[in-house]
Amino acid sequence: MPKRYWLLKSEPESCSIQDLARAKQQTTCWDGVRNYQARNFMRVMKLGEQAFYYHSNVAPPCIVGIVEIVKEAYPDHTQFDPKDKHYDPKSKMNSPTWEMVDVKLVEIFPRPLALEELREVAALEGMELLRRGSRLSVQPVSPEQWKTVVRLAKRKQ
DNA sequence: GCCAACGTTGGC
DNA sequence: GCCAACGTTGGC
Repeated sequence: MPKRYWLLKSEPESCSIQDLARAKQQTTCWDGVRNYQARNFMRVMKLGEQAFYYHSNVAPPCIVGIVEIVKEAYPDHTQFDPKDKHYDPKSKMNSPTWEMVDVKLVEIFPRPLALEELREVAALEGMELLRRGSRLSVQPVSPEQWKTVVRLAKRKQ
């Protein structure tokens, strides 16, 4: 399996990339995903693969940095916690429905790349994030798209 | 706060 | 299996 690239959405209100930078080991578990497609992508993530960190539900929505998979898919404990927002009463202990991965901060971009700006990049046409109505919170990014975004992030202003 | 675009649920 | 109703996501 060739190395793949990903994009993870997070509402900064719950966990911004700055929060991640302050976290123990700069690592967090990606819990709370309750969408099958997103879960299936997490299941195939491999150690060392990288993902863009995206801030959603804020103005402006933007890609803010890079994280790395430091633990492959394992059961998301919040599905069994009745007090948790993401509690899933239908999920069984012996066959958990939902999984998560651990991610570690790699870098925060010198400047955030706003969605609006990304929409204007021809090479990113077709990127899942830019698709109208796209809501997928865990999504694949092609190597070409990855390279393009990284290049944009490093470009001097 | 609005609402389009989804995904899920459940009656039939 | 269809599809209307509902809940959620997330840009704007």
